[in-house]
Amino acid sequence: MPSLGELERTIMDVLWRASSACTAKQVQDSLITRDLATTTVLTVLGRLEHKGFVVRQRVGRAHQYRATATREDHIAELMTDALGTAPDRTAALARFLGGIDESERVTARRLLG
Amino acid sequence: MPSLGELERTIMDVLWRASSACTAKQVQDSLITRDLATTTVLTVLGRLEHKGFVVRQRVGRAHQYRATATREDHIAELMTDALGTAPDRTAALARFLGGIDESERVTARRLLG
DNA sequence: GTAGAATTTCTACGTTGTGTAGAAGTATGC
DNA sequence: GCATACTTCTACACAACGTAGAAATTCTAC
Repeated sequence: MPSLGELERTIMDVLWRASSACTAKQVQDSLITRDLATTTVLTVLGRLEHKGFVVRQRVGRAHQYRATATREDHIAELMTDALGTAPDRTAALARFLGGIDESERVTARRLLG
Repeated sequence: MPSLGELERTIMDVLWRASSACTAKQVQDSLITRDLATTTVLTVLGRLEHKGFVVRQRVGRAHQYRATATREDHIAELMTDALGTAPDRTAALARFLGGIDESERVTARRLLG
C-alpha cells in the first residue's frame, strides 16, 4: 500500500472527518492553520487519487473528492500489512496483543466473540 | 517511528534472521543476490543505527551490528502505532480483528486468555 | 454569446530520504 | 613498521513530497 506524506495525511484527515464529499476549496478552507494555495490542495488531491485513497466526481465546474475507505479501514489495513510481513504471524500477534492495555484486551476478546 | 527503505529493510531482515551480531562483511555476504559494495552496507548500517534500529560494538578492527528489537517487536510496534492514529480505537481494532481469518481469530482469543 | 470568475491542468522547483559507492583515513595484526 | 581490513567522509542520482505560479478550461450572469 502506498504511504502518505504529512500534507497528504492532513488532507485525508479532512476527508475522513467530513460527512460528505468535499471540493478542493472546502478542503482548503478547513485547513485554516496552513494557508495553502488552492493549486497545492489540488495537486495533493490528485496524488491521493493516483494512489487510490480518494475518488472524485465532477459537480458543476468543480470536483468533489471523497475517501475510498474509512479511516478505520485504512488503519486496519496498515495493521494487516504489518502483520503480513511477519514470518511468524502468531508471535507478532502475541506481541501486539500483549502490548495493548487491559481494557482494550477485554474489548478485543468481546470483538472476537 | 522512522520507516525503512527497501535496502534498509533487506538488511534488517538479515540481522533479524541472524542468531548473533553481524559485521558489515557478514551482512554483505548474506546478500549474494545484490552484490553491494561494502561501503554501501556500512552506510546503510550507519543510517539504521541513527534511526535506532541497530546498535554496534567494536570487535577487533571491525564492528558488529545487532538489531535493537526483534522483528516481531518491530511489527507489533507498527501495528500499535497504526492503531494509535485512530480517533476511534475500538472501531479500528474491530476492523482489524474482523479482517483476519478464522483460525487466527481463534489464536487471538487464546492469546488474550 | 461574451466577459469575468471559479476551477482545473500543466509545469516546475526546493527539500529530504534513500540507494549507491569511491577516496581517504585509521587501526590492527603480523 | 607496514600492509591490509575496515571505517568514515563525501558525493551523486533519483524519487517522493510540499509548494505554487501560469495557462487553459468551464460555468454563470448579464
